[in-house]
Amino acid sequence: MEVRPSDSGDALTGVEMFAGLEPEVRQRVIAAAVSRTYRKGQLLFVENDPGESLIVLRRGAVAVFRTAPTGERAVLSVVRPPDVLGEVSLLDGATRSASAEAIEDTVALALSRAAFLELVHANPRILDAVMRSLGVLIRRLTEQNADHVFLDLPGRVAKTLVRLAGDSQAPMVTIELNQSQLAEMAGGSRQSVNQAIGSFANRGWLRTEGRRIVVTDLSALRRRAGMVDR
Amino acid sequence: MEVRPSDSGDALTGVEMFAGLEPEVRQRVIAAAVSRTYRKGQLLFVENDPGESLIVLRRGAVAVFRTAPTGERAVLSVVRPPDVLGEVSLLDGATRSASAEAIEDTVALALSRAAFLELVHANPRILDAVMRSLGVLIRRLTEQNADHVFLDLPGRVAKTLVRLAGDSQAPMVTIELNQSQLAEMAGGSRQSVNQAIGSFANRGWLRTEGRRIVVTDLSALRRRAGMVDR
DNA sequence: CCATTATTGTCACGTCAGCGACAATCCCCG
DNA sequence: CGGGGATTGTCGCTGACGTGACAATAATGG
Repeated sequence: MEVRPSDSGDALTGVEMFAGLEPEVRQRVIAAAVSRTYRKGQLLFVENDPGESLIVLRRGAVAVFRTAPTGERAVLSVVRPPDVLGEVSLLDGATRSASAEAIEDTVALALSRAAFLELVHANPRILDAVMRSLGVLIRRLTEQNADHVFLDLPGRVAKTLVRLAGDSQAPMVTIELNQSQLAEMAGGSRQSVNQAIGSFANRGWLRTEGRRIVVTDLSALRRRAGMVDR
Repeated sequence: MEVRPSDSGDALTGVEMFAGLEPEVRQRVIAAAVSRTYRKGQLLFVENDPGESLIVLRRGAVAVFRTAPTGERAVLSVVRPPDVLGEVSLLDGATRSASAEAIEDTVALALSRAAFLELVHANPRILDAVMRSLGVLIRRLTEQNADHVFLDLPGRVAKTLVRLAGDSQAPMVTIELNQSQLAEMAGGSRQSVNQAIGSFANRGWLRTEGRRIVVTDLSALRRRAGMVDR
């Protein structure tokens, strides 16, 4: 039942941006890319870096965040395979709008902007996927913005958990982040996040197992986050 | 000294997205577009609408916002000529991610997605501008997200004023929004925004003239907003 | 398997900012 | 030139949440 993104097919299996391409084109993509590994805690890039590449995750997890002058962090998203990050720099070749750090040991393919542009030139259909990916990104950012205005902290925590659970249909989803990371995502203090999670647990929406959280009632969390539940 | 975006040249003068196109191409753009007028208070589109067009502002001003179930608003940006809005729907043809309301009497050109795609097909260079525009949008959304986490309300008010002042180099900039609108942009209550503005006025950073605000020390506001001042 | 470090859980306290209420102004329109 | 609705300016009260501090528990590596 577990998803293992890269245990069959080529390195791009499941990567939406390169879905629907002919095998030989995919091979060219892979040939043009460079494999990179990062230890947990290592930075992939930091804000205002030149931003020269698209990164395709194959294994691990990466936190995308912005840093305040004080060192405080605001985590925008946690990205896992088979997703990509750094798409924004493909647009305009401008500098990174956020930093990225591996929160687990991570393996990724890096595709330089130049290689990507060449690829697009030969295969314009890739642009559709880029566009779709950017659309999703913009929608998410827009929504998160509103969330910071409309939702109280427990609401944002609930929403964060829902987002982390992804589109999983399973009745139980395990969240592999500690409370500090959760706090940086929800935009609150670690202590308050702890409170929120405690109250969710009391209501039976989730269970804490040591340092991990097992969500058992995603619908309830969705409602608490002000999302219309289907 | 005043900027009058559309009193010389054609309707696209100053519109970055169509800058650098040959006059005849610009004429075709204009021919493919439909002129629309909106009264103050009128909606251009609402969240989850099909999202069929790009809107090029020629006169007036439009607020882009999201609405909470309670009716509360979070204003993401105020757009004025010669800027455009609705670019996101061009990407993927998906529904609107926010609503838009004319906050002044407004005149705009609406370019259907179909017409736009055709135009891009004939003139791929337009894509660069779209990309750049999306890059700017994503950067702004990312930054605003962090702002809601890092800045207190006065800080967000200061930042809102700085953003509204735009890239104007003038020593004085007039802001034409009322405090309620400002509050919806900064993500705070009208009363608290009033307080913040009062304190800025005391410090000599701005002056209130009836219902408008005249910013006199943009640098100070920038610093208060945690922006590195040059 | 134990020692050490990371993480979680819970206080008490202070403060920021929302809310309701109201007076003082402003400004638009008849 | 008046109203009268809209907007601004100011209260006091209250609650949510950040902060620092600490104990309890869990994870990790020699």
